[in-house]
Amino acid sequence: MGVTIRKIAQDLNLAISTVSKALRDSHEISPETKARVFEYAAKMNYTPNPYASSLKGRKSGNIAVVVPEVSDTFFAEAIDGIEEVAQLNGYHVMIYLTHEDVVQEQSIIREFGNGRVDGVLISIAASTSPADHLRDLKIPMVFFDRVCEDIPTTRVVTNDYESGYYAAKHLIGRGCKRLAFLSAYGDLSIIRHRQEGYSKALDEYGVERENCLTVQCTNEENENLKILRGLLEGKNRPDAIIGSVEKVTMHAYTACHTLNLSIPYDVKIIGFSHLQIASLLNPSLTTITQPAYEMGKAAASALFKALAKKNFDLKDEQIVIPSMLVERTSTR
Amino acid sequence: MGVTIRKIAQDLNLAISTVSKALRDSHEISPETKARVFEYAAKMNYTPNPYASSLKGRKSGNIAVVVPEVSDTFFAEAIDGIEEVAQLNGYHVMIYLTHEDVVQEQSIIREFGNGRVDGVLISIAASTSPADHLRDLKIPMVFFDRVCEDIPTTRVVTNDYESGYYAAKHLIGRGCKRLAFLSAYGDLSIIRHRQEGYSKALDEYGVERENCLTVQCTNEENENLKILRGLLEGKNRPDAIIGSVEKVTMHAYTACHTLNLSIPYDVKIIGFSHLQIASLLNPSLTTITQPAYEMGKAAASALFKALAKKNFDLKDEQIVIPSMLVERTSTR
DNA sequence: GTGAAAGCGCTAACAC
DNA sequence: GTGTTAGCGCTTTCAC
Repeated sequence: MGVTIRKIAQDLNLAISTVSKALRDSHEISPETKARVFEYAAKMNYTPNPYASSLKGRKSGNIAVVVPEVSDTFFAEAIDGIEEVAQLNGYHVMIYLTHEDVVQEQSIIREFGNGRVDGVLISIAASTSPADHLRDLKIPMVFFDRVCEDIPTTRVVTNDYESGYYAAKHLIGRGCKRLAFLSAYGDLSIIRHRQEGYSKALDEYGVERENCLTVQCTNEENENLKILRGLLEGKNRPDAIIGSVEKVTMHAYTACHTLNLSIPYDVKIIGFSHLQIASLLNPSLTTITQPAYEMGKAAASALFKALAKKNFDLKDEQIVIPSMLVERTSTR
Repeated sequence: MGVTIRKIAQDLNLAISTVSKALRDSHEISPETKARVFEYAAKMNYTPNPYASSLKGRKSGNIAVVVPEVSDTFFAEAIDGIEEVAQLNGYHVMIYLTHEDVVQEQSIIREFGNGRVDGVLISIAASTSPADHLRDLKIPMVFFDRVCEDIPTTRVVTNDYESGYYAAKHLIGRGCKRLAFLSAYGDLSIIRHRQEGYSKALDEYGVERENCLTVQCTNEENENLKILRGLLEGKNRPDAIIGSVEKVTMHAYTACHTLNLSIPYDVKIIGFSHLQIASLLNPSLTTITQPAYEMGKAAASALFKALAKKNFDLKDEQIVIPSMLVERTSTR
């Protein structure tokens, strides 16, 4: 094993407790002793075993980040933000991937009562099942992006309703009359909000509702391509598509390419997406860009603030960080 | 705190050790007692505190993954593979980002002697400094992709030399005569190998060396765009570019777009990249695609195999998983 | 100002 | 088959 406090004590001819106190800069230890201990500890490259301390009621110094996947630019950027704040606060980050599977999410969460982590940041799996496994978690938890609205804790989100509204408004302003909203796999509140905003815009601008539709997509690329080809090959093909998540937006691109449909002439496309390279796509994609990095930072900050308090209290509040509509060629 | 083994013992009127043994399915415990314990533990949603066990010389069950960044499709996919293998082996994954900063990498690694993690998977930061901080690590470590060749441990890589060779060969076969190899920030062995392969192809196919060049890029987008504009605006502009990493390849795209240079007519581009959406770029990008997911899995598997042994021995070997050249429009 | 000792949750000898 | 005990590395009373 590594070098322990006991070894330092022996080598320096001190009591274990003296060394412990010296290292924590206790006022009851003489400056000389402290200096001796610090110096020797540094020389031996000593770092305390975090888990030994964690046993004495103190914390493990680890937090868990639970996300559907990491190969998604949104989550990757969010993790970036989380990691940065964590390092600043001396915390370590554990990653858990659910792959959109609630069963896996449950079994991951269920383990969080045992002290491995002090707190949880989570973006839930898309699914219709109840969230009981989240409700009786014994450690502080902060939601980001994909939240559970009926659990009283801090939730960091973006302005999904407004974003859906602006996306539709943008397309309507471009002359589109037959809009299609591509919903995502599962039943996420954020997707619902985006869709509600979209509906609101349709009504407000008097777009014929029977010419517009909502398409329920899946988590499977081939499945989605089939659905989209059906949508785009039929007559009354939509003249605009709103992709509610990055993945289905990319599928819409692929489908258009396959069918030789021109974006934006045949179909205009706007996507909720965090793609850095949206501007390099063919054609460049108009996006609703979520502040992934900032959301990650905000969520982590809220969690660490709670962990710093003795009661771990987390306000039941929603922190909203707005998205940005970035206009590019796909809706020109 | 959560429910402990002691509470179960009290409630069931058993000794702590009896409960402990029962939970580990020891043969010295009667079936009835085991059943009672299992049932009650399940009912109480008991999971053992991993760190209490870790103190008894056993392991924390955590591994560290140290990468430059997570917002890079290669690393994201690799993490995906790592996480999958980790879950199968009952291990938990901690993420550390170095942001290409060796100093940060050092301070991260230095902490790994204290028992927080049992092993390390690392893809090193691009940098010219020595790797002493990696050499005296006390726990098993496996390199993947960006390896340190002079440290005797398992290294999972792709066939960089051959890939560089094939990339150049592909461009030469397309009639290119003035090739530019965009090197990446720092001094990584994998980039050197790619470049050596590229040079080999130039020689083998008798391409005029004075018409070809290697451009040292940075980690800064604006810096790179300046460099690339210089390269592309001069006379004797290259007719082909090899991007040695995803980032600089994207910068080359941006530079060409800015200068209104047509890809592939004015310049053909091939990139080492793991972009899922390479086919949706403008134009679709010919890539050397690294098996990120498989490399992550292989690295994790090697580590867990070592952790399963009592001596943690890791063979000093190189595991090579080949890349694939996927031809698309950018080199047509 | 320093040290001895108890205890965090758990495992593993070693009794009985 | 079950219980007692010591101890992992550390913090924290409480003595001296």
